[in-house]
Amino acid sequence: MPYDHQSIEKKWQEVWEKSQEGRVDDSGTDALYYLIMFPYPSGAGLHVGHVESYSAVDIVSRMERMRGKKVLFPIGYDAFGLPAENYAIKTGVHPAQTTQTAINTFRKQLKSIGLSFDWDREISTADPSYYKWTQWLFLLFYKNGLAYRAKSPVNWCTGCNTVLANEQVVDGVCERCKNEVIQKELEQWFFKITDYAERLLAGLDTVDWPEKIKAMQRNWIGKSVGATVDFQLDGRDDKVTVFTTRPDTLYGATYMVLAPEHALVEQIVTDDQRAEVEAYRVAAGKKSALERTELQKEKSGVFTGAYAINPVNDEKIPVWVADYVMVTYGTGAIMAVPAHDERDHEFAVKYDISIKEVVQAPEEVEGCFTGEGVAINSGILDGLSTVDAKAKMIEHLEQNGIGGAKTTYRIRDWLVSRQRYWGAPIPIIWCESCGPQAAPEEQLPVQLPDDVDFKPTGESPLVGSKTFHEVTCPACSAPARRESDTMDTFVDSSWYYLRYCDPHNDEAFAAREKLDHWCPVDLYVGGAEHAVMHLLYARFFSYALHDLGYVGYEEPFMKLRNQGLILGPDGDKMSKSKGNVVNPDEVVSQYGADAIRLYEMFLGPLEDAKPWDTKGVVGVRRFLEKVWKLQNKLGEAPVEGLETQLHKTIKKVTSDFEELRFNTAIAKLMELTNAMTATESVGRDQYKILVQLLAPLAPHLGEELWQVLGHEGSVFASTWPTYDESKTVDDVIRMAVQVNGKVRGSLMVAPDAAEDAVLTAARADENVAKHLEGKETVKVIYVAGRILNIVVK
RNA sequence: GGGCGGGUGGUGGAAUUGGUAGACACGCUAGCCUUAGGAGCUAGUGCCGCAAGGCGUGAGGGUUCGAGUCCCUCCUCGCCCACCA
Repeated sequence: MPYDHQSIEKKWQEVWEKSQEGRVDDSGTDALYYLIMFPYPSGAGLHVGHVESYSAVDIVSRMERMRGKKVLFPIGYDAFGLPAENYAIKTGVHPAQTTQTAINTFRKQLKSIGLSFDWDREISTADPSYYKWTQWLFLLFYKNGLAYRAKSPVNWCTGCNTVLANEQVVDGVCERCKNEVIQKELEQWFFKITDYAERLLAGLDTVDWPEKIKAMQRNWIGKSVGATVDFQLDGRDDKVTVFTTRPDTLYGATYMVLAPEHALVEQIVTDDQRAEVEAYRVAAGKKSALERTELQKEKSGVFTGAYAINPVNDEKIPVWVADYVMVTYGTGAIMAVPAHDERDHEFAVKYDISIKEVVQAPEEVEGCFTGEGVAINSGILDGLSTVDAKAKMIEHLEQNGIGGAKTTYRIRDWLVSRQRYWGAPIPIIWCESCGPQAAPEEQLPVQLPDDVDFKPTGESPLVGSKTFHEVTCPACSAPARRESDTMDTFVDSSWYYLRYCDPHNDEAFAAREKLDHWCPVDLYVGGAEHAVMHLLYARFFSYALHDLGYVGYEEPFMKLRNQGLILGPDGDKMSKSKGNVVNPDEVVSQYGADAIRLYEMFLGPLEDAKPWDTKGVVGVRRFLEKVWKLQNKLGEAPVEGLETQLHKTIKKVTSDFEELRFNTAIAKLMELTNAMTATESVGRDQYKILVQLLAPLAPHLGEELWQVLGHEGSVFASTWPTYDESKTVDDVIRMAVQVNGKVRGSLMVAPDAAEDAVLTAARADENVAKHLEGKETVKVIYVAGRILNIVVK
């Protein structure tokens, strides 16, 4: 009988559908929570990248179930978002409809590759029964001071016509549509993620995540330890406060810089400098974030005409305006120490400002010295090391009431409101007399209305709905209006893994037990592109929910792994425009679901980027056929010659699966299969073990062969094979014999053979003897089971 | 400029963590079988060489009986962040 993947795969998918194979209940103590980053249900359908990460987690889920664990492995859809809304603007098709169609396609495709999700827990963030809880969480944060409204300069995407979070602006353009992002002063909703900066930083040390992702988060949080210093303005009452990480260099501050947007600029600028400063500010304001970073090579600035007093030496120093100082970081003003800061140095040289050395470098250095040394020309600090000088200066600042220790973070509060339609409405009611009011809980979910015009105007499409705003103020009962903005879709995805724990419960956060039963997530697999958005936001949610008593842990994802990109056959990133996108459906129908799973796992390490090669699919397909054919030569007795290899394979496959090293596990299974193909017959029980080891990788074939072997029920209900350590050791091994480190022969010996015996045998080897002839043996290195090296001269 | 990760056959990649480099697979070559569809089987396949042998993990040094693996110096590629005071 030939290996007919189409009928086999169809057959078992129907069986699994009926048996609800991935379904798991909330009882027991052996709970594992394995999670993949849920997909955005794009109209393009499933991508080979999805297949990669989902297969990986499916494999370990299946193995752990066979090892007796209850594994929660759920699936859902990150269904709100701009693509569906943009499509609606173009075609008039409602986003709900587009999204539903896409979800249906996804579901069908996911089922076609044999993923053992718990379909009973399937969720969609665009479903009112889901976003009801997104809104409930917003209100929870609002009532606890973690959600607030504030006017501030915000990022406005000129393409999407909405504000964006800092995390969604990349190089001055929108992360999604690549259009220019400009600054606008607007009142918006924020989440107070900055309250958690320190804990989000410290928590990274407690999780098993790729170092790269941790580094990106640390960098994004951007902790700087230093001090603030107040500079009195010369001849005025006000002062300028600066932040510095080098308070030890205060004696070397020879000028100050304010960001162009700094509020004090207008007040301190002198009349004869006013025109020039104004022109500079206007020019700076026109620059997009992109231009400002592009122009970083050449610094520019304008003198304000004002002077400040250096508080430690009473020197009068000029105050400048320059756009190399950011209004959003620190205090928006700096003290410039050109001798010990490269940017200040460049600026001072260009504008001929004095440079005063205050740190003695430990050794001769070229250019400007920014390292640590000994304080000089620094009054009370002279002779102190940089570390001691910092401490002493902070003490001095505090004693004199002109500053003190200060830690700043680069991370900003998370701007969560969006002027778009296809998202969860923010459950706030605006009353003319009472201001913003939390929508009463019984009104949740605040449903998205259908009577809207999707066309973006800069205002939320919800503004124009007639039905949506028919509400009264919860406080005074006067007619009121609903908030028209919706939430950033990253709010939806910040808590979805909690919803899986209890998807049918309408009291989702009432009982903590179910959440704590499964959470935190034991293994989370997804793309690295979420390093500073989803993964940071979700951690913030988890910490906040912990503090509010809703969950019993802080970190939500204990172990994280990023799958590498699958590149096109040309080695480039797959993209529609390049025409190098591989459609998994075609591979599934031609070679089978088991083949595509196995192929993607065999390509290389999960975390590496790997080019797709359709020819390679043929290779794994041949392997599956070989396994299939073995059923024709089963014998009852185990074949002695296969036993050691069998136990070695169990050991290797088990540990490789645990470490997500599927490529080498598959190679081992191929070796075993090749060995079985070469023997006269294969023991039935030996074949059974091969089938069990292969089953998580190729579940359809696994089930089919399990049935062929005469077993009732699913192979995944069977017990994962165990190995006998003593049987993983070969009786004899081929040991290399070296003379002066070069291999000159090899011997078949027992792994624990005595040195004398091996040495004697080695000397008897013709080629070895040839290289020993006439030489004096200086030393013999013998490592049992490894190597014999005879050193001669 | 900073951070992280790489550089091994024609290709994707292995290497018991200091012990025979190239497992497994693709591709390729020859033959067989069928007879032309990217099917199957057997053998071969790191490089140079008829061979003996020599050379080989980005380059160069070092440690060691022994280095892809450890230590210096350098080259190079990828990703992320970047005027962050």
